[in-house]
Amino acid sequence: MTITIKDVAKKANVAPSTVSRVISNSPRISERTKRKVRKVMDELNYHPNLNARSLANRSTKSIGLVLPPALDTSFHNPFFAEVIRGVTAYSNQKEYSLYFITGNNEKEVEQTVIKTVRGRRVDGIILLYSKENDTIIDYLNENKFPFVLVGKPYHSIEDITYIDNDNYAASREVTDYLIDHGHQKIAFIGGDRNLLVTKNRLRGFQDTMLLNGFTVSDEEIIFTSFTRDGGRNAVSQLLELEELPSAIVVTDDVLALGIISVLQEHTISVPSDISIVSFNNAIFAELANPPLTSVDINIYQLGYEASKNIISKIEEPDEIEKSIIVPHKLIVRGTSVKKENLELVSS
Amino acid sequence: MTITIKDVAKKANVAPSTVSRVISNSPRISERTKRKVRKVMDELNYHPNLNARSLANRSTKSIGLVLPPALDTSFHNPFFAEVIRGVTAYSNQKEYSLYFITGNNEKEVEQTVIKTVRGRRVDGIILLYSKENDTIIDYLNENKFPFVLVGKPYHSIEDITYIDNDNYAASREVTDYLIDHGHQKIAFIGGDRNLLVTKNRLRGFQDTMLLNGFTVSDEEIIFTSFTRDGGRNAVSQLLELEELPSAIVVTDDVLALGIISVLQEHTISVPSDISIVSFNNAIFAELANPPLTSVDINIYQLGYEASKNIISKIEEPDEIEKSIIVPHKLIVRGTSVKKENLELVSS
DNA sequence: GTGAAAGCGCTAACAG
DNA sequence: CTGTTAGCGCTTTCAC
Repeated sequence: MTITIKDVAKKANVAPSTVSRVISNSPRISERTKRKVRKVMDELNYHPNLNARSLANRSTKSIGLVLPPALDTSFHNPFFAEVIRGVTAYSNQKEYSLYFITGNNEKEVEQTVIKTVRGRRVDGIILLYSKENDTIIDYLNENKFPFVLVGKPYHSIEDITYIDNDNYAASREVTDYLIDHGHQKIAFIGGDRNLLVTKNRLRGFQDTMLLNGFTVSDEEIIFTSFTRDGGRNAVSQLLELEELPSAIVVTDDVLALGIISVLQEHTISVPSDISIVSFNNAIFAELANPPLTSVDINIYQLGYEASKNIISKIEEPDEIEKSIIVPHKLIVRGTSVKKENLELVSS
Repeated sequence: MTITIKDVAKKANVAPSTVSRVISNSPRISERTKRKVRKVMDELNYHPNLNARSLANRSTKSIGLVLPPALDTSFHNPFFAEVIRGVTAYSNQKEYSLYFITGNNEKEVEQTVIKTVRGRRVDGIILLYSKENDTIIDYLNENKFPFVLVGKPYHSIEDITYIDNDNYAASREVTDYLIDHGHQKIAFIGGDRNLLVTKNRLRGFQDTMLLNGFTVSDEEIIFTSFTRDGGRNAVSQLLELEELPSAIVVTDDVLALGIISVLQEHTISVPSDISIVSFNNAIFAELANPPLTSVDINIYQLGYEASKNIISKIEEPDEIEKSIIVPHKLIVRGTSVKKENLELVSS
């Protein structure tokens, strides 16, 4: 039923090995026989069995894409769709396939990674998330299995190839921007406090505030989840402050969406009462109401570079791979304005 | 270097075939030897080579997930993340892996599908989108390769297993809801007019309007893209009408987001000037500003059922598979209200 | 430039 | 219940 390399060989009057060489376009085969064999392959509508190939080959031409546990709220972040677009663009071009690795919880994800790696289903791995004490990273490192991380590692920074933005710098820029626009009392709302992104963006914010002589109290730093309830809690914590901030730095657009909506419920309007600047410039940022002022972190490129990196790591294992910092850019839209009643600042 | 089934066999003093049977947990092996072999597998940290397995087996325990071309704007629709969550939930439980199939354009997607199918990398396929004259569906059908479609097929409905909502009924409900709330002049804004979802939702809308004695002119039916410009065009077309509608049925939450935002720019406020009801109840629907009144189509379940269907199709090919209609539910939130100035209707 | 033959790591009759 | 043996479909030395 299934037509194999032998069928092609027979019909083309060559040996199976010759057909194999034609498939991999070996230079040791004459153009003439290549043409002949290819013609037969077409006639027979032959397609190589990739499992057999991988087995003989020890190469799968696929890479594993590790996503956060599907039950995590973060799974829905448009961030992932966009990284995947970037990854796909390059890997498709290089004819690599993508294996989708996730699970309902962290344990499951790890099990799947191990099964996939040891089962030789993939040649390399792209980690689309990392958290503190990530056993997956440890596993891959110990087994010297090729992988790259989108984001920044918590430890062994020197040993891990990662693709990331300079989140600290981006956050400094954002804060500077707000300060330049007359804001002095600024709050910070972040997602999961254990994520390095959150930490770095917070640090950039705090440092910049301090450098400009503004203080930030603990109550003005809030961590919350990506739900409406999360937004609600964050806002009510904000409302308890004796003086409302005139601006908020929010670490993610989805978060910002929730915050804005809840603020509006309290008839606090954005940006006239409070300015908001968020991060990621998600696809809906410009569709939001008002459109979000957000830091474009080039998610697509993050994915593209990750793909490029892992593939070159697979194909040239000896080359030393450098981690990559992808540039960012603040996109000013409708959620941020100058604070007019502070003329002294514009001096 | 790599440790194989033979190593395990030798160390456990059994034949390789016995080890193989232990791996697949064959009932023909005694508990005692199973324990013995498993112990050795642990000691040696053995993991089966899945390619070898698939080759000998003619089964991969993986299924291919076909996404729309990555360059399509629809790729970003949160819809996909949520279906995938549903698919993952079931397939993980059944220990199936997911192969990610997409490309930069339709041609590429099709090529990848063929390569993956003929390369025997997957046992079945879940199509996450379909369009008119879809050659992928034809290919799979002709080759009798197991697949299910999330959505509704354009032709050969009888021959294709699909998982879908009753979009026509849902749309009728939505329109009825608006009419019940006093709206008489209602517009319709849809995404890609070639998609069957769009068509069915439009049909439900039109039929309901007609049945209630309201007319819908062509200018009140608009098709647009998922971008801010799309929203802008749609709104400006709306503004050209001599009389503004008091409500709009929008086929997708993302679209609704854009429309609302552009309306606001024109100081037309939602819902006080115009009510909006959209579809899908995307994850951000409740985070939006105002929160979206939207039809919950149970995206997660759509994915879950698709996964269940394809896996049972793979494992019991003779069973006849029935297509599944997943129920929907209108979730009323902040974008829709009663039109007060029409007392006559409430009689 | 091409062929013959061994083998990748596993499973599946068939025997016993 | 377990072992022997012959592949699964491809690649890769090693010859010639």
